[in-house]
Amino acid sequence: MISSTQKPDSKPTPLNERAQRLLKFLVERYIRDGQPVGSRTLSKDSGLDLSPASIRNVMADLEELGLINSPHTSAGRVPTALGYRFFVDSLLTIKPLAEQEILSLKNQIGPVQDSRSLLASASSMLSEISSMAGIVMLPRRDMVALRQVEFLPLSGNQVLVVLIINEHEVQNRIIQTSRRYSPAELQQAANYLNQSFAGRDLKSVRNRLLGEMKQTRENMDQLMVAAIEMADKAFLPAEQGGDYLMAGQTNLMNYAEMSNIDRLKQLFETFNRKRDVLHLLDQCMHAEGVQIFIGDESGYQALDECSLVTSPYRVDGEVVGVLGVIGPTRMAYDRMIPIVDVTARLLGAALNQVK
Amino acid sequence: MISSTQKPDSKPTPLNERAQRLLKFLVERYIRDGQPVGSRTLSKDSGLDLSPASIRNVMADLEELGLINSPHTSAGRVPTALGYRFFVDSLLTIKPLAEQEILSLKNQIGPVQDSRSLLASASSMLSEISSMAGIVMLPRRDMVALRQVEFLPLSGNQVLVVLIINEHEVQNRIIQTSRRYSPAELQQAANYLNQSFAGRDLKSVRNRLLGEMKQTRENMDQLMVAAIEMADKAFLPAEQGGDYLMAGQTNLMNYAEMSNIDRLKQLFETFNRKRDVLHLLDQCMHAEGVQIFIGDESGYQALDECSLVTSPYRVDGEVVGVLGVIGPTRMAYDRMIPIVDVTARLLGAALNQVK
DNA sequence: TGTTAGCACTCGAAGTGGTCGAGTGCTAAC
DNA sequence: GTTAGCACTCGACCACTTCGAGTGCTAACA
Repeated sequence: MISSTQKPDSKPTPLNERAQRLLKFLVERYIRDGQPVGSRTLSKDSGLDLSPASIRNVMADLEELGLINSPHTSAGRVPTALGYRFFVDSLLTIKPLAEQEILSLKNQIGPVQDSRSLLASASSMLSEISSMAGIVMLPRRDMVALRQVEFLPLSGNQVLVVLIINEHEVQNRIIQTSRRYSPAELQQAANYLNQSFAGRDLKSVRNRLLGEMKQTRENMDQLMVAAIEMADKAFLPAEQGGDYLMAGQTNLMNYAEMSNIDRLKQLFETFNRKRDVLHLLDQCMHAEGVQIFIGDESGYQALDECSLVTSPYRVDGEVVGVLGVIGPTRMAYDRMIPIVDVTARLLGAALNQVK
Repeated sequence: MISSTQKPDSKPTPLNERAQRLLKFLVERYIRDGQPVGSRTLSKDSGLDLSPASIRNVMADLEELGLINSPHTSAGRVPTALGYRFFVDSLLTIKPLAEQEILSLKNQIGPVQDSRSLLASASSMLSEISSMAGIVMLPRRDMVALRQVEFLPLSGNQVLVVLIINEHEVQNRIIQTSRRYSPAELQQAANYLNQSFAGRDLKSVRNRLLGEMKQTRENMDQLMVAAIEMADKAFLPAEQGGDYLMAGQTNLMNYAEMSNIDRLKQLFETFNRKRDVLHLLDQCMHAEGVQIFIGDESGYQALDECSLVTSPYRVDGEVVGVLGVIGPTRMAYDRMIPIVDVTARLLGAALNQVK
């Protein structure tokens, strides 16, 4: 379910049982309290029955390995990005959601409605439940199935294309044709396309049409020419993979680490410059299940002290988008991972029904 | 050009010339520096040739009137919301924009394109030029002129309505009809509507159809019934006046007064809850020219330390939307007012061309 | 060899007191 | 009506102290 970008298990870790248990407890405690964790706390609460002094020895080792560090002498220790990574990959115990929680998620996503509102409600649900920012990338247009297409003549050589997708979703685009088509011609071309391709996704429609064109170039009739020209232009993939919905950005202001105005500003500016976020989400499209970016693993400066938990969601077994949450690195991964995972499944199922 | 919600001129102000000049200078200086202004500064720089002591007397009067106050003993004075209001209504001298500035604005709005991008670029231009948040309310759908309407049958009794507006803008809605119509019937209804009503705005189309229905209820043919049912549902005004575009919210983080995380959070949450903002903008629709809300005059707690400068913009002489900027109360009103005013005119003109 | 107790040390948080400067209100003199 | 002068207030700033949490290191212990 979780795919990690690095595999610490591939060679035997130099961490013994005890060090791992301590690290696990330290990370969990830091996630809970947000305060650096000292040796005394660990000695008292970790259940390991070791004196603070021994624990300090272990912590010195962990620090040397780059898994934790201290903000200054004589503060406790805090996990580094690497520490979080190790924690998530090897130490984290995920308790699956209770039946009841899943049901509650399901209710929150809401009754079946049009897909756009489903996505919006998934996004704000993620934000609410996590108290962080929820994000849902819209389905790629070229992955969704075509139901119906209509062409309407506009002035000049322009034609308005109306694509009906998943029964209720509608997309428009205006295309420029090489010559003026009569309403009747447009009607015929639409009929042809509807009969031949309803139910297939846009990308494959386009590919197949181009294929046919090559093969039968000689003996095409008027109708085919019109249909192919139209479809060629109309089904071009949307310029930019997709768009995304986001909710709850303001939640991020609640976290102590985020209260630095400058950092916050940088973050919001990243959200506004959708390109970066989209690119990041795009990477997650191809991952199998839940994926986690910790700190600057995302490669974007602005997400430096943030982590991103994502999962692709599917319609008809085909990945069509990605959703997830963005929050401070010290988020409750054990909760977020199943929540994101389940939400992705629920959203997929709901989208399937709309269809 | 500026309409004020209260009219301090209606009864003779108790402020003599000197007090007014001092208040004006104080507000201007505070807007410039963001620091409380003391009696010494006023004495030195106001050009009034008065000693600090005399000035203190005047300031005591102004404070009693509620126009200024001091954050604490022995800080300088700061304008209150009332003070800003008086300043804006009676003291402000607005220098109209230079020809060159107008031209530069015009260029920034950009070449004629589709209306949606025009609005977006107006919004981000306002934000950029003001270093505050720019806001543009989208045109009310029922005010725009209908070019063409098409009906497409969906499954069951559902019909997809495609409205083409201003040549290139397209809007869809799905309506539920009382019975199933054949494609031919739909085609006929659309033809009828297109012939009779192209060029008129949606509201008047709907009104007129309803009128006709009453008059000729007896002798209506099938076609008319279909057309009227369809149009009745299709041209219903959109549920909520419209939507708005906003740019540059993060600019607001730069102002000292706004650096309070809690206040900022409240503000962003207001932006997210579009309803309030829309309601506020809606009020401005009916005003003549530039309108200014200072501090809590807007009636929204969250906009407490913010001011809003707005102006409606017109297409064909008809008000279709509102634009403006949101910033801290101590914004440079003398610059913002002409900028908002001119932008509204330019946007109107640009929209006219698209049409 | 691993564990623990003890000790000196570091560092930030928080509190204290003192000075400085800007600004005020008030009063008396001009 | 205007001004000079004076006592006062208040926040900003600085130096200083105390306190507690936490550390590293070493020596003693099992």
